Amino acid sequence: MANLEPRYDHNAIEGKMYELWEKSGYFNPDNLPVSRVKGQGSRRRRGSPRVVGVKSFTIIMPPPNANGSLHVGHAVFVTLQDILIRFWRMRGRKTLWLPGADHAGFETQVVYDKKLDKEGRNRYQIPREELWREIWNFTQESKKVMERQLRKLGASCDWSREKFTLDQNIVREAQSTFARMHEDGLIYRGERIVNWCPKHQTSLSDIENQFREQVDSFYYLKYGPFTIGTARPETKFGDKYVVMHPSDERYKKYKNGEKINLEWINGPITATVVKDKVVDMKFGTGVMTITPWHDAADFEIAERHGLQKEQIIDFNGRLLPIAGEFAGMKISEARPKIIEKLKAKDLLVKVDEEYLHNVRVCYKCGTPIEPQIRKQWFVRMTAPPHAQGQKSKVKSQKSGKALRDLGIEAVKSGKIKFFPKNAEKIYFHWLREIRDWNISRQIVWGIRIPAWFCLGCEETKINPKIKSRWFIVRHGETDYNKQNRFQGAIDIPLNETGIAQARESAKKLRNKKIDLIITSPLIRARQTAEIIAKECGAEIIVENDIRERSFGEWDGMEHDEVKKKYSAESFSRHLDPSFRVPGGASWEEITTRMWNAFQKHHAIHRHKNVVIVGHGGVARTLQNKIKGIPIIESKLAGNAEIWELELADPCPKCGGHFYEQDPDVFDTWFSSGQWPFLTLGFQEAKSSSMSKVKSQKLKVKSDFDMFYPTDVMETGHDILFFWVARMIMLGLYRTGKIPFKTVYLHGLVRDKDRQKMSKSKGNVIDPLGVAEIYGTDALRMALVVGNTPGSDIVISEEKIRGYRNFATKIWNIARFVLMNKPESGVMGHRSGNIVPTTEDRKNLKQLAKIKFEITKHIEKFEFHLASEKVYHYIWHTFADKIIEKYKPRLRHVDIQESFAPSGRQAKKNLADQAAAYQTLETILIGSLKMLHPFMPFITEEIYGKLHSDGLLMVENW
RNA sequence: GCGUCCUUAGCUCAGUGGUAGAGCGUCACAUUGACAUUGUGAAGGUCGCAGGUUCGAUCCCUGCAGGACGCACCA
Repeated sequence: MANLEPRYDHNAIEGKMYELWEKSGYFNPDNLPVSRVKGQGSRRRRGSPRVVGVKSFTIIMPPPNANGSLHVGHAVFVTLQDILIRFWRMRGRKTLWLPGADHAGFETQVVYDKKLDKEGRNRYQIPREELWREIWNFTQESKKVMERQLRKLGASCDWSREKFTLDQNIVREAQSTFARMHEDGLIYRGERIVNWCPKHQTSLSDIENQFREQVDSFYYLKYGPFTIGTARPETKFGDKYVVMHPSDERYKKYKNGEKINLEWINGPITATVVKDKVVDMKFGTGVMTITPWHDAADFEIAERHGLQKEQIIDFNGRLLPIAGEFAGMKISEARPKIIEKLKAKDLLVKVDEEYLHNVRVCYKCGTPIEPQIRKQWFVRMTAPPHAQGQKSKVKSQKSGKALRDLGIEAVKSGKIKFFPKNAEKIYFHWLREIRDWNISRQIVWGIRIPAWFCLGCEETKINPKIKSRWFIVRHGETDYNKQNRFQGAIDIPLNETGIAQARESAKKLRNKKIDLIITSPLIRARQTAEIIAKECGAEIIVENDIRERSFGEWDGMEHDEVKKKYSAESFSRHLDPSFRVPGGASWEEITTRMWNAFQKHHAIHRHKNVVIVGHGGVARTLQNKIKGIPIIESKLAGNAEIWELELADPCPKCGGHFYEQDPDVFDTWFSSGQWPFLTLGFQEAKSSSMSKVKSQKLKVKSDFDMFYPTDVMETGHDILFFWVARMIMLGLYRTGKIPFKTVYLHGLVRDKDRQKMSKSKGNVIDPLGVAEIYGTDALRMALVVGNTPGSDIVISEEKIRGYRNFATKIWNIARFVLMNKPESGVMGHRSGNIVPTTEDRKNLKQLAKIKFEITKHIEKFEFHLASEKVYHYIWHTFADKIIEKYKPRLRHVDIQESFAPSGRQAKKNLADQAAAYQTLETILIGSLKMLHPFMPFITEEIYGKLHSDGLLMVENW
């Protein structure tokens, strides 16, 4: 039995210890012994028999965002969850803690945008696939860092089951939830008002906004016979409805629908009176004009009354042509100028400069949200589909209940319990007021929405079977391109840039399993085709009918030359469908020629992946024919630019084969909201017996059966709505079962002055840094003692240091006990013959009582009480009282030497010494067990010194 | 506006229907001990204010004051 080193060196122990645990395989519930019977194997020495197996205990780890390193908030969840996991593992449950990482769509996009910004780049310049790849690599790196950090914090999670939100099967299943919900009418695509962040160029959900209180000017404007109030004069250009409460006596004489001619910012308009009871008669003048495109409330009024909606501000936050002379200006620039003009026109009645109101801002960058109307996907939260007058196709949901009601009932019925309990009230309050959830995000980083639109008629198909892909590629650059010359029928080869461009495109097409390349006969196209063919190994067909349009006399001329020689006017007509340059062809003729050729090949090669190498004219023609875009509005493809078309079964509405996928991605929370069942490999029960047999063979299937519903969802209260509520609703919707039985919410970590931690304040505690200095065990204790559910956690370096001292204390207790172990010979001849004294029995009884209390505390999620109790017992009872009291008994040997008692007395002393030691060792082991979930490293290390062949981690609690 | 919570020692926070606890800090003494420190002890609180219920309230109820947070379409 080795004695302990004089000091506990956490840095020397922790890494090795984690490795030992991980190697043992016990993080994986499948490796936990099914029954650990006394005496079985050398590992077990003490403890009672027990049977493990049927009952599981599961926590799905809230997946940290794979875009940075862990902060102290992560350390909180690791500590609390690891306490539960280690506790229940020791109590014999089949315990699974499933780790993961979140791609964190928008958040990561924001982080990456900042990185790009530093490098002088921005995401709008980078092709989608390239940007995706970059961010992918970035998140994979972050993920590795994060995994290392979780290990450092002692997380005893099952790495063999680790998941990433972008794992293929996770993505597939998340998308299939979307498909099911769409079928069930719980997801719809609508032209609705959304929260648009002009900086991030994406819409956001209602909870991804914050309200910022600010003082602005509030303007009273003369609007015909009325005075209206507004804080946003720049939106007022299109206001042609004036709204008032139907029972407002002041405006009794105006009838609903009445037209009034009046002078407005940019001239005379006709306004229509609308009566609606949302108007607050007490606010301002009780009359308002509305801007349905840029205000959610106004939008709803417009919907109710069937009013027109007009966009005033573009997606970059600049005024549109409707603003007349102000068009193109940013809001901040335009506002004072508009006011000036209103003043000049005598339309400004008065200004209240002290108007205090709440402005909705982007929660990431603080930019004011600009409500905009966009066609997006929404999750229907409230009414079941049939109540919306939509044909119900509900199959999977027996109940057909609204998601919101599923969420409310699960908690109301007590199936899901919250700690702290009052979180339930907050949860209900939010759900009662919930609105439909916009899940479309206009960013690259995320799970692509599995919706395709028919290019012919915009018909939507969810998850269609894409049978093949066609890639329309323009040739690379020629000298004529560079010189801005019409090239038409003139046969010019690629220049060096053109060759490089063609190679770039070829690289992108390399992995697309290209079967066939069809090219125009002109040399610039053929060269491009050959470069692609070399890379993709596909056969080339030359198709004469997709050669470029001839511009007749213009061919070979520079654009400016044409303008000079003919006229700017005729030059500008070169996109008119019927216009023809003498000796050339019109767009109409070209379109027919190319489309016929295209259709001919389509009929034959539809099921192949095809590259069509042509000219600007091909791209224009196909945009016109496939998407219905007039030639004049069609976009000229760049040199060697690729346009991807996806081919599926013919559209039931228009017969078209061509589809394009929605470019948007899901709100991250749509996929993380499915996390519990996605990570456990949920698969819908298939009706055919074939697939049943198949799925039974899959380990993932049994994971779902074994571990779902999970036991505890432990996370921060700040994501109650973002995450917890969505998991409950989506879990119930998809699996018919609650995703977890208990929700435990922890608070925000603050410094010792109750300040929020932030980098700018410089009060951030780096969990890994302090773990390095004081040990992970000390950090964990500091995070759990005094941490009541739901309320904020106060932590300071002093507190952590205090628990480092505690670790030292335990180490010394163990050192002391081991130091006093009687020599093996003495013990040996006495073993089995030790008679505990009354004092021993009293102390052991007390240990049992404390252990009972701690068990109850953990079961009731009272970690702050359990940890404090174990701390006090070990330090102030075991060390200060019991050990002090036992010292004389352990020193009988010394007494024997100095006073040479009789043989009988010596024997009696030795027996008492052995009993004293035995008691202390029992209390020590009991203490180590109780403390293990909180301070796993030091307890395991000491336990190892006592029992070199067993792991405390799987000892019987 | 709606909702949730908090107010207890100098600081940060636990806690209980029966005249209050911890950590840190302060003070005194002891200790080189198993202890890169620790032990023993002390000082320090009409448990936000005012009512009510109760034999008894810091705890339950009502009101008020202050604070924190969440939600929200007042133009």
